[in-house]
Amino acid sequence: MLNQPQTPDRIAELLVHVGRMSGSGDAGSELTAAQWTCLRFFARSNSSTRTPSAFASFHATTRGTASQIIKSLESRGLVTRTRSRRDRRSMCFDLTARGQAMLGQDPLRDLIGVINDLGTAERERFLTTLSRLASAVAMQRNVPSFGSCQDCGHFGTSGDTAYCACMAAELMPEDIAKLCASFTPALGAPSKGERNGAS
Amino acid sequence: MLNQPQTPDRIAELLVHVGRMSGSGDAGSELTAAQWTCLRFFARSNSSTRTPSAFASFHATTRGTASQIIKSLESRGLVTRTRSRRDRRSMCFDLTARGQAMLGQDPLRDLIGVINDLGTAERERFLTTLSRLASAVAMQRNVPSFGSCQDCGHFGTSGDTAYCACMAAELMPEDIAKLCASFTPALGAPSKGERNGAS
DNA sequence: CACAACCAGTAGCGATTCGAAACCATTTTG
DNA sequence: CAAAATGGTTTCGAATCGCTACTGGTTGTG
Repeated sequence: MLNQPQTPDRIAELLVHVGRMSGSGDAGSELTAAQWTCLRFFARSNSSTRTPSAFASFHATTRGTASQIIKSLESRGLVTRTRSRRDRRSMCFDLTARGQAMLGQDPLRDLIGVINDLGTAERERFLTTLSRLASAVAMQRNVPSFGSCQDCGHFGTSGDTAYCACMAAELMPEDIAKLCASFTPALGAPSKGERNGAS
Repeated sequence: MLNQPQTPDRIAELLVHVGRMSGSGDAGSELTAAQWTCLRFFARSNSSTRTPSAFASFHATTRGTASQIIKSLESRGLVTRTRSRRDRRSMCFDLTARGQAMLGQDPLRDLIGVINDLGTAERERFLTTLSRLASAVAMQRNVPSFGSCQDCGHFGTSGDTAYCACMAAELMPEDIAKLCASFTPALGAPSKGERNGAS
């Protein structure tokens, strides 16, 4: 194959294209791209991150817009809101049964299926490169990069229980794999399994 | 290294996220995501593909919406329209000097720079996997996959001149590397979806 | 040539969305 | 307690997108 100088352009363009195609179902879908993203975000985030502010920074939009998107999900009965006891201003959203069911029709499932058909090695390499791109772009844009607690610099274990240094609280077992708003990549970049390649 | 069953989910989500972040500048940008995509599309496509219909199918939207997006670019003096001589209904759009200059502020440049910093081998592997995903998703969604003439099944060379079988015309030298709407992949499973690409 | 079917593109309408600014409630700070 | 800061919501205006209907050029059939 030819290795043209404009290859990076093509790769970037292709990446945006694939993301756009997969993110929103063919307009016959029930939800908007933004609504799907929000639903997924709440499904994958720990309890202290399922808030309008966190989603706003994740989605690179305003808190007002985030509030509207969430409101639309709420009016469809896909999420429920509860006030936080610790901070009465804060809201925490949880997926309802309908919300969970709706995830089954996520237009992203097409892409997920295709990714699943890749070989394990290829998939791992792809993830490595992709996450590198993600954090690099996030740094350039000066937006926080979201990640799971287990890869976070604040993460630690003492005996049997996991805890988060920035929340100063123990982590629920089901939360350690979820997204966290206060994620900061551990220094040295090769987070867990000693990813290949220098950073 | 953890290999969680939900890894494909994360990869897909991350891909959409990177694409969304990179596709549109941080809302302080001059253009919207769709407009940037259109401008890039016209900059990368051959003359017979810089039409509203082609962009509509590329962007997976209606011709009406595509026409509006193009109109907004036109009103900003970024593209100019000319009627095709061969088919008086068809419009061909070209980037103006301002349009070319605007490409210099493409928000995608951040991502392009990051991709450029990857090693050659990693970049090649990434492109391979990404284009595989792209064509697989395009097939599932039943949308035509765009590609450059040099990789197209209609492409041929006779001596010095390049030739496109579906347009039944010689290709301009600068067009053989550009996107073409009637692209059909030469390898793999060509006749799977087999849309009405024959023309 | 007449006619119908088809295709490329556009215009108008309505719904939705997004961003900016103003506004309330709660927490923190001095 | 007063003042500043933070989390969320609301309102308004601009822009976008999809749908439907429409104009005008092209092609096929007798």
